[in-house]
Amino acid sequence: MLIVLGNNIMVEGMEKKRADDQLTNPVTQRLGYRLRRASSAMMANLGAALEAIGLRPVEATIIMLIGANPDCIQSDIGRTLGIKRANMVPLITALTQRDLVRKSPVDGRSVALSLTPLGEEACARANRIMTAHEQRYEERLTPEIRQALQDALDILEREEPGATA
Amino acid sequence: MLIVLGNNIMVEGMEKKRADDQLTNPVTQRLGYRLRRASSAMMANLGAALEAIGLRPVEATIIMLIGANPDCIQSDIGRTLGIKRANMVPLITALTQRDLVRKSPVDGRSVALSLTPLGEEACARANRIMTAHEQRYEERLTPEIRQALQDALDILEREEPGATA
DNA sequence: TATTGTTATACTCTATAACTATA
DNA sequence: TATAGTTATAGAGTATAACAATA
Repeated sequence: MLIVLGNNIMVEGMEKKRADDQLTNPVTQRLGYRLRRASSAMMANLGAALEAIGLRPVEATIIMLIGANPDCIQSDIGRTLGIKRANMVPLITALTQRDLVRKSPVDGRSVALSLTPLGEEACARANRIMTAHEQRYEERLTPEIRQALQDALDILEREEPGATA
Repeated sequence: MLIVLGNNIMVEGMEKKRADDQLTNPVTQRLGYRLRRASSAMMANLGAALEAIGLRPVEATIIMLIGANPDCIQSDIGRTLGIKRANMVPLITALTQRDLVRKSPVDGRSVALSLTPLGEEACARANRIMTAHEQRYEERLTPEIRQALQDALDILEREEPGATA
């Protein structure tokens, strides 16, 4: 969907002219831009950390979700993670082919998902990696700022403002 | 890159079992997940708001950047926004074809970018839409939380923790 | 009639490699 | 040698439409 990644952030000399090859960036200080940057950076970092167990963030998330909800069905995972039914198919297929997830028919149209022993292992490791990953970020924030950040996200998530300007 | 969108957030009944078709979601409360959700929601909302002027967020951002940096070159924009040279080409091509951006050769290999009159108009409108968009979000935060959010983003952006768990 | 899983498809965003022409 | 712009290409992520089987 989005825009703006960028490694050049102007913090001080944001007046009017540009220095070197840096541009005056009228969006750098915007909340949406900054949220996206922070999110992208964290996600890239998580992706790198998860390479240790050969899983992408989305795969690790699905495995953890199945681990916490044994015999859930594919569609439930999709709804929970905001992934469309059609896009769940190749994801689950890959995980079953790697013997991490098992499918067992429940009623002829739905299929219950559960973790194989290998999947349980991966789930535990993913959990450790994700927890460590989060901690590396959270420990850089003071308790007050961490709390305010959670409060801010609560509020921003709650519902979206009208889409029309 | 990532995961986790999801429209089903469990706030209260997060204990152990699932209600209805909702799943216990072990990642919902993680910072990375929540940042991504907030960012995605804001971006989708901005995209909807910008449809009024027929621009995508990335296009509006580029136009605003050119407006603030007349005669900048394509590569500078790419560096500022974290978009690779190769991916800048079709973006700028589309904007020039729509008569929003003008290219003028400066030294035989670089090309200066500037806004056409139509582009200036689009820039002004994009600026208004983006500003209104930001305000709709920011006005929901108290000054204290807004400040803490900015502080948190300052810290999270600063540099990334080591990628290895 | 609505839901589950599936296939096919398409569009966006991102990334790399390779080429050219310039500096 | 490094940079600017370009082309081609590939991989993710996401979206819709349509279908069969089932509830």
